[in-house]
Amino acid sequence: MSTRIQILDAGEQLARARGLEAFSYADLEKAVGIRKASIHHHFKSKADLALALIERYSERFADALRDIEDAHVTPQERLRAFTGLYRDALAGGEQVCLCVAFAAGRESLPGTVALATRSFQEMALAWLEVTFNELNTPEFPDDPQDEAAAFLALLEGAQIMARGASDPALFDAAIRPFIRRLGVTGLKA
Amino acid sequence: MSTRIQILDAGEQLARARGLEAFSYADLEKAVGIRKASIHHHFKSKADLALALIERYSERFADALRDIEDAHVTPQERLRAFTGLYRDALAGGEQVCLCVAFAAGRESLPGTVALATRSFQEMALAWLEVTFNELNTPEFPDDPQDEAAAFLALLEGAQIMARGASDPALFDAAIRPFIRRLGVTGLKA
DNA sequence: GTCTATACATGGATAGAC
DNA sequence: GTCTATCCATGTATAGAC
Repeated sequence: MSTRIQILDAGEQLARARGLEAFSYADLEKAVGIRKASIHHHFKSKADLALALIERYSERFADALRDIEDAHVTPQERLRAFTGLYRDALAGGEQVCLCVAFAAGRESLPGTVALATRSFQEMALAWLEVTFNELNTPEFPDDPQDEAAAFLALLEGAQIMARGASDPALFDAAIRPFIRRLGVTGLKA
Repeated sequence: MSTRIQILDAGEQLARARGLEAFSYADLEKAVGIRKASIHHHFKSKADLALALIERYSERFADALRDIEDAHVTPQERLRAFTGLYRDALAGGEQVCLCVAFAAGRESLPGTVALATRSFQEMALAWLEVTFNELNTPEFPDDPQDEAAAFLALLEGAQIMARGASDPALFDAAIRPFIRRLGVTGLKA
């Protein structure tokens, strides 16, 4: 695995567990095992690193959405799989989605990073809107745009809650009513 | 207004807009108009300040919940009012709830602050659980504990989403389906 | 690509005068 | 309670050798 990727991996883990401002090149030095100056060789500034982090995260997320589309046909199944992405991102209650970590401290983000974070969110919302649009059932009667926003908010908030208590069970509890509503719908369809 | 309170106000605003690690005593110095050393006189360490912030926030929140109970009788009205607390805390899309800001970077919090943040969340969940328990309607058939977790996650996530885009309209969109479900219920009751 | 060395600013924090 | 002055660690970043 290339050094560059090792740095990205360590940076992502730290950003998602602590927040972008709460880790330093010294932390990366320890995590990766090379000197700070070498980290700077790969990422000239911390803003560059942050941008690379959210861009890689976006690409991977887009891939994951394509995988969901390939593996699942019904909107119910796709939404359940989407939930799984956020559940996995919790990492046992020790991390949140990078987008959540960045959005929380938005005012301290470099401009390009703030924009990329916003794009990530828009990608997620757009995908969900399409999916809720296909889910034409009485349990979700609202504007698909609103249902998409409500669902993404639920998942992001469930991560924050679980993170606050370092307890993934809170994520599961928060998601349960939605999953049940979805399940009932699935049986009807 | 006492200096101590001015410091708390400035610190809360900065923590909720940027995150705890992303502001310094120098920022407070500018905001309050006294020297760093004077800030240290009021709050010996940044951990002390952070703890004071979340404790004051908790007290105010408990007061707000009591006010809601005084002003509203039905669980529907109380939940709508609760939503208003989180909508107001958005501050035009430029801030999130202090609990959300702290929870997001949990690993970098002093131990006492992490505990107090968790307590805040538990207070909110307990109050919501009681309220959902009273709301005995077909639209919310799940365990009140799960409904409470789902609702708090929705509100916290809606804040994060709105913050990510600096756009309170995203909060409103995310909340709309819940409000509608609640409204229909209210008419039936 | 990685290192040592270093620059330079900032961060949290303290001493002691007023 | 506030100030000036200062300490020392840390943070980001660069120069230049290997």
